[in-house]
Amino acid sequence: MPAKTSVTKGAARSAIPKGQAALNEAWRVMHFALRAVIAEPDRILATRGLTRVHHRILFFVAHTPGMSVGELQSTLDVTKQALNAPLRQLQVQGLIELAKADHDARVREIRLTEAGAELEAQLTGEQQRLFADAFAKAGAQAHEGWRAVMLELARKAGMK
Amino acid sequence: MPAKTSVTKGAARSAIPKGQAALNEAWRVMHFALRAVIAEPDRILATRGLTRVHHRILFFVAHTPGMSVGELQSTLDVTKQALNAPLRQLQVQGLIELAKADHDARVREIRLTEAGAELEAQLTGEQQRLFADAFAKAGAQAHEGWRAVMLELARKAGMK
DNA sequence: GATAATAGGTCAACACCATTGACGTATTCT
DNA sequence: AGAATACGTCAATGGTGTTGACCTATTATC
Repeated sequence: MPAKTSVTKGAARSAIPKGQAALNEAWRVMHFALRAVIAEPDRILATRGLTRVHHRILFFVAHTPGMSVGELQSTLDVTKQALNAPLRQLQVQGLIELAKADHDARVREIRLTEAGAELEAQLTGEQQRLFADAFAKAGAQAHEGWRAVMLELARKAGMK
Repeated sequence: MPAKTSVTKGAARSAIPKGQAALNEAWRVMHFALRAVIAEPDRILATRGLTRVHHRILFFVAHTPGMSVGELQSTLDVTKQALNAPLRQLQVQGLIELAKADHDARVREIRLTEAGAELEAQLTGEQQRLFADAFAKAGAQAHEGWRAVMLELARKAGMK
């Protein structure tokens, strides 16, 4: 780690080594990029009184229809109490439905209704549009590079 | 009571168009990448009883020494009440210091102490190491591509 | 068939953190 | 002198998460 020496008036100055400027920018840019991708979906969700939790539920259920409540719970890593409220809200709004599983009547399988699938597609679509746009403007080669870097990072978080 | 007619297998299935697989992956990967970058700093912070808010404060103050409380407040987009507690905690721990500005005694300029600068460097350093590593493994060209895509996305969030 | 285990729902208490609103103080501007 | 500014602080509130306990169905086990 670089020396942090230059200190004026007993306090630190912005002594960011020059070679690391790019690395610094990386973090900054990633923040803004994330915000860009999240902004629209959040806005749409808000108009229905929903939040990011609901989005996560819709997202996972969309990709794994018939998921049980317990599976969803461990996937999202929250308690069943925390899951209960948003789950019911989604149900009331007719976006998901819970049905007893054939193999085990204790288990309740979650599925998106058509309205739910539609909303999920809208949310996901917004994000995809942003990505597609960015990829298109940056070029295929940049897309490849982006992917390579991201996969490197993601691997460290134990991406499955 | 879940009385809705169960959706036939056609209604809500994981019917993600194939061409959009890459776009779907993009979002997933970005999540994991973010988690990877945040994990270590969070761990370090936690050992001192600090959270992400404190990190954000340290980060911005490190890059803009002498920042006023008001500036920091609008930068982080939180209320002064929300800022007050973490700010004082950092001060008590000797990581930042507040001093009256020369030009205006009402304003309190925030600066990192050496200990604060050290911690900030440690946190930032962890992240930079991850980025540097990912960039190195993916190659310079990939780095360029990554940057191009991210800037495209970030621009939409109104990055300065 | 009695009993234990499992999937899920719900109530209650609590904690964290951010928000709004109101008020107080020092300082600067007019 | 009076208004505006920068900041601090108390109080009430809301959202959202947690743990813990208890309850119902349903399945598995002996």
